[in-house]
Amino acid sequence: MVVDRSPRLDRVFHALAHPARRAIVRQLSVGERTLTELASPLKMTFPAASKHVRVLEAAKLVRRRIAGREHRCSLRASPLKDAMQWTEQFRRHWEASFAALDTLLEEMKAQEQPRSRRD
Amino acid sequence: MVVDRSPRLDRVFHALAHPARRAIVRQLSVGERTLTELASPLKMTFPAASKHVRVLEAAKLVRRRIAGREHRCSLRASPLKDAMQWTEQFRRHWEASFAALDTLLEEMKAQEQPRSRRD
DNA sequence: GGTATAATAAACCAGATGGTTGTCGATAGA
DNA sequence: TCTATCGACAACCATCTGGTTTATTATACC
Repeated sequence: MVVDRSPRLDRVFHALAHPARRAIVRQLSVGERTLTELASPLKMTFPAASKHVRVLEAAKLVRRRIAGREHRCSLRASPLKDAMQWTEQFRRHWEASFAALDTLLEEMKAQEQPRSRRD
Repeated sequence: MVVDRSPRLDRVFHALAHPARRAIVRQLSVGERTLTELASPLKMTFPAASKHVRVLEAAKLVRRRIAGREHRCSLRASPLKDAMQWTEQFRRHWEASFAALDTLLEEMKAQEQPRSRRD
């Protein structure tokens, strides 16, 4: 169990590793969007944006519903939950480091008082 | 502000998108490790593992302290916090979908009762 | 000094990624 | 029906990724 063989997480983290794809996710968090709507704010051609949506689909972050000639996309957030749960298992680490920083700041504060009297 | 220009998040999510690198993070969550210790459980050559550690360093997820001939690596969790906070902004979406599933299950349950009497 | 060990560096490779342009099919609307 | 629009698809390209092998540097130990 040393290595984390989890292609689901691979795909989700990879999907989130590109600013355009994160932008798409945020757009979809507001509500359903067609491909052209998703593509228009991105500084790239339509086919490029379309590829990004496919990457998000592969990560199961986006569902596509074809309605006539337009493809309506919506967010599927559960893979985000998986990603968050993975990172959350290290919560105590960043909390610990902030606690350490707090302690340091406390100590600096405590030393500042006597030093200002000494000086 | 349409596109998410955040190279920090790019690097963090990209760093987490590979099973070997997630395995390294988990190893470091237990405590400090040298490069050879990090590489040994991975099914790849040492230089390959070393490259993965560099990717993690670029994402500021790993700090390296050189001690004689060995490089001691430790976890810097704060970028994980950033990644988690980004995903967390969509929490209500997956909670909503689970709420919807709950509702669905409730409805199915409610319909099951009369149907089992009908059958 | 001589040898084993920790790690880097460089060269190389196959395949993935991220983008483009151009062509095509299907649907909506005049 | 004709035209505009939404989108897929394919080809192409440069660059990045993830891995290898080989050689090299620097430290530790006998």
